[in-house]
Amino acid sequence: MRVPGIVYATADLLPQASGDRALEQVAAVATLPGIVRASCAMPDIHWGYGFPIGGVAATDTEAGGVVSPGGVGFDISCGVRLLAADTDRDVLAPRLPRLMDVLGDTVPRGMGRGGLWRLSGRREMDELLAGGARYAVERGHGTPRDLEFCEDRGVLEDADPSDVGERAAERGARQVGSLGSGNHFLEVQAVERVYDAPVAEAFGLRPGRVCVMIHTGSRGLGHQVCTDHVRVMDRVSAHYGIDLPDRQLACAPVDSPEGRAYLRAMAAAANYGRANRQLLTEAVRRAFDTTAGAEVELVYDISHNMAKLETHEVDGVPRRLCVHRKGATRALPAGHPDLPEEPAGAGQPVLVPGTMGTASYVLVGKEGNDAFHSACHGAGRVWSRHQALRRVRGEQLRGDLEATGIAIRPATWRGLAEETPQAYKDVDAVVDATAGAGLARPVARLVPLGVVKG
DNA sequence: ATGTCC
Repeated sequence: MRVPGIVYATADLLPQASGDRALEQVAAVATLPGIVRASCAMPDIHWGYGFPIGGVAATDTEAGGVVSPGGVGFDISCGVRLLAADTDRDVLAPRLPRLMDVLGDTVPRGMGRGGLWRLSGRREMDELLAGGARYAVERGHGTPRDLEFCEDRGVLEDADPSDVGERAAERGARQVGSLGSGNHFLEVQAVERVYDAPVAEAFGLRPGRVCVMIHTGSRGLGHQVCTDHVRVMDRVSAHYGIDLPDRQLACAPVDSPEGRAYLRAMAAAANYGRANRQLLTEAVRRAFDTTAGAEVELVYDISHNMAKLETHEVDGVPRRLCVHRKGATRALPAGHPDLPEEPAGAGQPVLVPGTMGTASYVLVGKEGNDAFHSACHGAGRVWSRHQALRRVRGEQLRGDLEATGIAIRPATWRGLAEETPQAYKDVDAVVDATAGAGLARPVARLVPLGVVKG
């Protein structure tokens, strides 16, 4: 190990399940060339491909530091968008079943299944990969205001579609505006509790307000980009003298042709992810308009699977770093220069989705975060999908959740069972640990009213 | 996460 490993967690939140090798992964990441300060992990840490999910690793780009696709994850720019409707839960209540039916009928989800926007060909795909959510808005899918509250204002300018392979583009062509499967969802929620009134007000969150949380990423396109670039890096890393304890950490120097190509393709996939969430926003608007006569505005959109070139002080000296966040959310404090989309000068919103039937949180970035301005991204799995399927039946789970007043519109019974809340850590404990470690400050707690499940 | 193996 070149640096220590730091896991921000209580004992209860540490990986304990047999077969969860996430802590070994924290140690393996600490061997990467150019890594600085520490190999970090958030309280929702669990086992992932190469890097742990919940992992944060920063490498010094001017000291041979590497970039690794495994440090971003297969679902590039997987993230969360929070919307707020101009209605309260008590007002919406009589119309909620119909709203859920319309959302269930119009939100594409599950494996394959198509998307809301069928692109005309590679030329239009390249426009979308270069323009992200901004391109979607230019084509009429949303309003310019949406972009003001989207991380990077909806587009990473250093994306290059020519680094995205043909197969990735083909897989993505029919999936713009779709949820996917696994832990992805679209949830109607209500603000249940506010912890920080001034910041909550700046974010537009008042008790009782109806919100919609969208959790999805870059679908088959991001998956194929990751696959393609892992293969390249697996081939070349030895040529750069890089010795790895695990092939899944395949990487190349940030300042190498392969490293730069990955970052350009990753940015293009990230733009696809933001456009995807933008299209789903429009479906939500149509559903709220027709069933409740309510309007919907964007609170914030942020990804938790990304690598970013950022400046941080290391041993008192500002360094240009490649910060990998995999299942970890950037959490910048108020007034940070990398935050052009900051709502009302309050700091970066950190959107933390829980699981079906449990709460979700909005936190905010703060000063004094020594994990490269990062926070948790969700609850974190404790049961494998296989374990969940052995113990839970989807039909039973839906009945249980509906009995507690939460409407469920599943894609498949199997997918629902895999996502049982019991398969996850307690999101309230994860957020407590995140706040206790000084990584972010709680702003509001949201509770589910209805779930459209991927 | 993922046309759950080209």
